[in-house]
Amino acid sequence: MAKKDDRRARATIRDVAEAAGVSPMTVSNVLNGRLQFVSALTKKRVEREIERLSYRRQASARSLRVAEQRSIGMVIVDESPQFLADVFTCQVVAGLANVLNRADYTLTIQGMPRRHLPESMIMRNYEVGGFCAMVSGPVAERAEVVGRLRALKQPVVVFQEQCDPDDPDLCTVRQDDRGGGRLIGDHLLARRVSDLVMIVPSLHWPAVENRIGGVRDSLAAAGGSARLSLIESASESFADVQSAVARYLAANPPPEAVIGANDPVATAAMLYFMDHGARVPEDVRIVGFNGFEAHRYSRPRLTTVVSAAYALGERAGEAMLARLKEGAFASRDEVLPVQFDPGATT
Amino acid sequence: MAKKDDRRARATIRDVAEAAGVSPMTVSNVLNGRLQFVSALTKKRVEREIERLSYRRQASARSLRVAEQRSIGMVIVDESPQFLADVFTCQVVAGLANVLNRADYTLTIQGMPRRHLPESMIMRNYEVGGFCAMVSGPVAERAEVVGRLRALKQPVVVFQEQCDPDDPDLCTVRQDDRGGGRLIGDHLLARRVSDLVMIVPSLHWPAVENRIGGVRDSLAAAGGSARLSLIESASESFADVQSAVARYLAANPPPEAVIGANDPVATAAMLYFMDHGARVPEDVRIVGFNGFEAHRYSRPRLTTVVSAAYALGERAGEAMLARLKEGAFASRDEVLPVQFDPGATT
DNA sequence: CTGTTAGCGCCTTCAG
DNA sequence: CTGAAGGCGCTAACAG
Repeated sequence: MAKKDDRRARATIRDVAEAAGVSPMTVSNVLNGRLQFVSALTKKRVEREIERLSYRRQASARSLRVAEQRSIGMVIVDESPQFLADVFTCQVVAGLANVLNRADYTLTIQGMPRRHLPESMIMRNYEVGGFCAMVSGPVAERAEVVGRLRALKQPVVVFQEQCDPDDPDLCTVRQDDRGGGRLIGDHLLARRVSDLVMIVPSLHWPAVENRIGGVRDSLAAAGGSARLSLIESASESFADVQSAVARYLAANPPPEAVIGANDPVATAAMLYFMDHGARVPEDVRIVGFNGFEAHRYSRPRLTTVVSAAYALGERAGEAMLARLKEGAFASRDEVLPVQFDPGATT
Repeated sequence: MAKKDDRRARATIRDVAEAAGVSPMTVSNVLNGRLQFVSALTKKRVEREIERLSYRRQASARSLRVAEQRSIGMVIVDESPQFLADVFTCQVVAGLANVLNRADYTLTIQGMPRRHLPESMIMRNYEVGGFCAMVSGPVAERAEVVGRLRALKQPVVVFQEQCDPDDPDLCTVRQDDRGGGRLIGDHLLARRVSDLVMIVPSLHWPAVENRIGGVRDSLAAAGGSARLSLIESASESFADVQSAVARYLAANPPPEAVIGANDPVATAAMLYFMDHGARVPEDVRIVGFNGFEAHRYSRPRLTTVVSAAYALGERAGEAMLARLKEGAFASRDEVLPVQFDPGATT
C-alpha cells in the first residue's frame, strides 16, 4: 500500500504527456534528445511539465524495453570484509566510476569473499552490462573467479592480471610492473648496491612477479654481478613483514638494499631496521612500490614507484564502454606506465 | 542486431518453464521461495533447468513489475575526482555495501563535484530506492546537497552531519566525535598539559566542531586552568598544515600539546616539529583523530582516536533497509562510539 | 512533426 | 498445486 502510493505519487511519461497536451512518444523523444521530431515550442512545454511534475524516468522500464543495462558491476574479491582497505583499489574504483558516470552509466560495487560469489546477486540476476574485477588470492582461485564471471557470457575487464589471451570478451588492464622493477634496479645499481633483497608476500601475484622480473632484468643488463634474494612474508601485515625480516637477518648478513613489494611492506621493513639501530639510507637503502600520498608521511621519505591506479580505472571504464558500443574489445591487454619517485631512503 | 541476438540467447522464465514442463508462474514461485505452492519434485526439475539453461532473472523486469528498486545510491560529493582518496569514506562504503548485499540489495556508487549533482543520472532517473551521502564542502553547500536529495522524495541517510531533525525521511549516522574530544582532553590533562593547540581545516565541519567541543568539555570539567587555542589550516594537505604551524610558532610560544583534526594533519604537524629539533613527546605531545592502519607506520607511533568507520557504513545500511521495509526510520540520528588508542606521542 | 499500437520479462490475481 | 490473463513504464516501428 505504501508501494501503491509511491507508484501513484511518481509521475510517468504519460502524466507529462497529458499535462503538456502531447503524446507520450513526444515526451520520450524530448527525453532522448531526438529533437529532429520535436518543435522547439513543444520541447519547451514538455520540459516545463517535466520540471513541474518532478518527473524522473524509471530506469528499469527503459532498461527492459531497450534490452540494455546501463550499469557496470565492479566485483572485488577479498577475504576481508574491508574490501576497500587498499588505497590502490579505491583509486581504481574512483577512476572507473567517473568514466562510467560521464557516459551515463552507473557503477554497482560488490565486495565479497570468493566463496560467496556463486550465490551472489550478480550471478543469479541479470542486471549489469558487464563486469570489472579486482581479485585477490592464490592464482588458481583468481582464475576460477574470472572463469565464473566469463561463464555469464558478458564482457569482463580484470585488473592487474594476465589472463587467457584467446578469450575475445576478456580484457586485462594493468600497470607496467616490470618496467617499475627495472627503474628500481637501475636506481640501486647507480648507487653501487650489489646485495639486494626483496620482500614479497607468499601469495603469488602476477604484479609482484613482474616487479621481481623487472629488477632481475636490470641486474642482468648491468652484467649480473649484483644479486637479488627474496624474503617471503606470510602476509603484508606489519607484524608478518617484521618477523620475516628478523628471520632473514638471523641467517644472513644484512643486505645493502631492501625492496618492498609495496609501500607498507617497505615501510614496515624500514622501521624494523631503524628500530634496530641501522641508518637509512647509509646502512641500508629502502624502496617501495605503489606510492600514494602516504609515503610523504614516512621519515625518511620513501623512494617508491608511483602507480597510475586512478588512470587504470579510467582505462578500464573506457575499454568497457567501447566494448559495449562496438561489440568487441579493441585491445585485450592494456598496460599503463608507472613513475619513479626518488625519496630520501636511497 | 547484436542486441537482438543477446536477447534471444538469454533464457527467460518462459524458456525455463517450457523446458521443465511447467507454467512460468511455477518457475517464478521457485525463484522467490514460495515453496508452499510447489512440490519438491517440481522444484528440482525447475532448478535443474535453471542451471542447464544458465537462466538469470532480469532485474529490470522484476523491478518494473513489483515497483521496487533493489539498489541504494551512495553519493560522495567531493571536488576532487579522487573521491575515494579518504580512508574513512572507503571504510564506510565497504560496511554499507556488505550490509546491503547481504539483504540482496545492490550499492550504486557515484562521486561528483557539487555542481554536477543537478545534471546527474541519479537526479534525472529513478533507479535507486534511497540515497546515502557523504558530502564535503562548506556548511551551506552541504545543506544544499542534502536538500536536493531530499527533494527527490526518497529516504536519505547522511554521514557525519547533523541535519534538520524534523525531516522524517532523513537520517544521520555519525560517530561520537564529542566523546572522542573528551577522551583526548582527559588524556592530555592527566599528563599535566596546560597549553593545548588544535589544528583544524578552515572548512567548517560538524565533526571537527564536535571534536573541539569535546576537548573544551574536558578542560572545563577539570577546572578550566588549561587552555585550548585553534590553528586554522587552509586545507588538510601536508604543505598547508606545515605552513599553518610555522605561522603559529612565529607569533606564539611553542605549545605543550598539538591535536590534529585528523591523523594526517597531526602527522604533518609532528614532522614539522621533529624536523625543527623538537622531541616528541618530551617537548611536544601529539594526538590525532580517525586512526586507521596508517598510524602504525609513523614513528613515534601516533596517539589517536580510532573511528568506527566500517560500522558507520553498516549502521547506515541497516537503517536504510529498515526504513524501506517499515516505511519510516526507527531513529533519525545514530551516534557510534569511538575508541581511544594511546601511542608513543603522548 | 505527432499519435497509435504493441510488447520487453516478470509477477499479481484469480480461476482451475 | 498449476495455468491464463493482464499490465507495470517505456520506446521501436509505423501511420498519419
